[in-house]
Amino acid sequence: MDKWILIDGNSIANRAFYAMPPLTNSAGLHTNAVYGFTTMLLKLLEEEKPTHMLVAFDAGKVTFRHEGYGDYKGGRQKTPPELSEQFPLIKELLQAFGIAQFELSGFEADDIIGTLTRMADEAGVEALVVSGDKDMLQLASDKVTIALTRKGVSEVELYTPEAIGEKYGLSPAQIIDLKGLMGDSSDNIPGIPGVGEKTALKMLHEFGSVEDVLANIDSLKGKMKEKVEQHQEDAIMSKKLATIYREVPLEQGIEEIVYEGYDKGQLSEAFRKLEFKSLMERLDLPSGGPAQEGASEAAELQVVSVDKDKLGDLEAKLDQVKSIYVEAVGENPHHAELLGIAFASEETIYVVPAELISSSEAVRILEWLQDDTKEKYGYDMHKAALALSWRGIELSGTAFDVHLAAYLLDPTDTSQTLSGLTHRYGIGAVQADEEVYGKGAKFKVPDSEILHRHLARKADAIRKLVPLQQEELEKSGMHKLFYELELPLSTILAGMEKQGITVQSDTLKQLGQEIESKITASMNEVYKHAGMEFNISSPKQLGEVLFDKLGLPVIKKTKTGYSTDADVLDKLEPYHEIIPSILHYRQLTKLQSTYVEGLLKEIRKETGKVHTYYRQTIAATGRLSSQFPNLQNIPIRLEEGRKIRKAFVPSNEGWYILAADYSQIELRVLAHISGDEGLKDAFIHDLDIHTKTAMDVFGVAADQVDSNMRRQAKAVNFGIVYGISDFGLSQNLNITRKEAGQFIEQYFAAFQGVRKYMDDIVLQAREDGYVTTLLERRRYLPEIKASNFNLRSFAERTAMNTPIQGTAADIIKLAMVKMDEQLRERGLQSRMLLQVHDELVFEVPEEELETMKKLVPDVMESAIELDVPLKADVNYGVNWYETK
DNA sequence: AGCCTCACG
DNA sequence: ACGTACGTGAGGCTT
Repeated sequence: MDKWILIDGNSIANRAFYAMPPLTNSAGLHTNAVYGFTTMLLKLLEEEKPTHMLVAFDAGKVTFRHEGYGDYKGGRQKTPPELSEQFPLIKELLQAFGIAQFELSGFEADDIIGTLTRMADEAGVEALVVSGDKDMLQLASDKVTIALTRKGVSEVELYTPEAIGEKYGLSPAQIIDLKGLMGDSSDNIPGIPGVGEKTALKMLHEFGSVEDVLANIDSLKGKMKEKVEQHQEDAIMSKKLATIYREVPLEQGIEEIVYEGYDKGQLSEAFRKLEFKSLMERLDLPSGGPAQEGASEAAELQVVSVDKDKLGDLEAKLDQVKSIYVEAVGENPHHAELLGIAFASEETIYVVPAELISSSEAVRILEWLQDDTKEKYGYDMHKAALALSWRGIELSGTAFDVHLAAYLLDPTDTSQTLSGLTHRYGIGAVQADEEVYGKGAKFKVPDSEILHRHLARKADAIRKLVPLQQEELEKSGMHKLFYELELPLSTILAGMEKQGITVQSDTLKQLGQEIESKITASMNEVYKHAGMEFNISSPKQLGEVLFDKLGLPVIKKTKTGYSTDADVLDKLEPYHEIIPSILHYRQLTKLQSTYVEGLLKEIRKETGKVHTYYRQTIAATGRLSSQFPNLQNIPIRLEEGRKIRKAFVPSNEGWYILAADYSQIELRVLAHISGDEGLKDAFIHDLDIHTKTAMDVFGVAADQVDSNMRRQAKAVNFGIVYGISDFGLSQNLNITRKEAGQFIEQYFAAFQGVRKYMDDIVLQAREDGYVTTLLERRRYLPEIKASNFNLRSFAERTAMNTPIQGTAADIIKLAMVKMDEQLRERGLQSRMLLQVHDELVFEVPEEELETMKKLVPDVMESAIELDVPLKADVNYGVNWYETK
């Protein structure tokens, strides 16, 4: 059975280029698109096993489409040189794969593919078209399936005619009509102005084709009728432009695209030139020819597996050890399994297996690890320190952390693995952990030889990465942020986590029983109103009951069906008395499963404590995140949930929980960075900021601000911090967009400095490609230049929000470092336990209460000096609940 | 594994 | 016309 694969080369190269992180070989040539292209090819070959394969490319600048419409593809951004330089490499690569490539002057890749799919249809052969371009959907048929790249390149979505029908309600041929009506800005196809996908689909569902729509203009109404009437010709021409030409005079025959598999030697040579080491390993290719620098270095890596006899060798070399790598596997460092530690000097890497580390023989090594005068570089030393501390080893002297540095250099990069970093910096091969250990249920620790080599490569990679990252940190002004804030903080966090916080299981269990009976009651209420029993927790079943059975109006839909979120339920409240019971049921089951049962599972039996894990390298704004359990989202807003906090108590008899939180830190930060006089003034006089905002927005005096005005003003302030949009505010306040727009206009008229800040920060982001916080923390916003409205708007709001949220994060982190210092210097027994974004929680012995009540807010308020005062409120009690 | 919902700042 | 508030993590359900 023949199977053809037809690839749109230009489209896939483009996708690969934008989807992959920048990657260059040692000569400085960009290779990320080639890499992405290659992984996609390998996947296709493996999964589809094609008999024929072809990659089609666009040829030349002018195609037959320009003859009819000179502006075709006008306004399109020029291909960046980083991508164009990769096309020759892709073509070479295809040759090495033995895959045919066609291009024909005057035609685009889709025309070539269109012609071949016509041939496939005629011959009754199965074909798969791979592209990133929706236009291709017009080629789908019984025989021809279209694979569109989803995110990245290796993930595709398959479109058969049925799938297209389901998604758009159109036949493949009607895709052309869709484009004819709505146009395509990326190809500069005009379509009919004012007609987007929604309107276009509606018209096609009603009439069928562009021609049919034009024939029925009279049945259209108002503005739409006018538009269509005025742009009839545009629609016809757009349809023509979007039509793939399927009669390209190909010189080659089908026999030329037969695929017979690749020649290992040729492919190996191509990969070697491109320096795709991981791919060579993956394919088990011979590394023929003279290996280049990186590979040979990796091959020559001197790895010593340390046993009892060799401990002396390592001890003698400790002074030359630059970097260490502690392998603790498992997501939760409090429960991680220690596999071993690699110690890298310039020429030799010693790997000490876990058993030996915990034995008494390794005492000199342990002393070295715990000696803060012995500086060491590492990767994720926070996790390492935590894993080791559970084994009685207090890791000390961390002078650099490659993981933390990678986060600061690009906090949105999700793959800050050592493997990813070494590839990005082109310094040789660390395999992905998944490759070495497998994933999920298949996880398995390999033989010690393989394991030790893996750890050794990591330690070696750290050693090489440090100077590169140091330079980058310096260059981007984050040197101080790294050494004086984030690095010290990582140690402090590990200490807080190891310390843990006591949670009384009795209190939780009793609360759980009360909640349980309330759940039963509200469940029965729901059943009674529904007239049937069903799973209220299933959005699907709940949707059927509410909208099909009870016939309530559908407010909002999700991808998979009816939306039943709290927002929707609130709006349904007037229609049926079942709604409050559902909301209550939801609230109670959330409490029960997440906060009673979930928290109980995390309590350590021996100590009665929970130990969260703060992640310092996740949030794009610089905030911390908390896991296993998340202690940053313990209920507080509703009284029923707030009671959970009663279970959080001090770990010593007679001690107290003390909590201090910043008052309006984000708006104070905004006042500082925007320099808005009115806002600054409000904080200097310590006014109630939401009341002040209400006065300005509604133009009334203080005594005329009622609670509703204050509530609305509060929402406006939130909106400002989030990067305001009239839509978002209207959603939040349940008002019209127009009203929301007026609020915003009023706000900006009153706070002109804030308006200027918002405008300027977006311009600055566009100029620099990134925004920064007060301490120079950086976040890149590549999508600020996107032509897609959504992506661009999102980036703009992020540009407004990140400096605010990020600076607030900087400030509380500073306070934590200073607080830790103070506790030490003053020899206090009090311990810092938790951070909740704008709040710090301590446990405090009675005799230190007075000191701490003053010290904590003092330190928080003086963490940094702004143009407005910082304010922190402090409270204490016998548990967390009482600190209000 | 992905989606929905909801807890927090 | 587009379709959104910013930043997270966890649990239950469905595929």
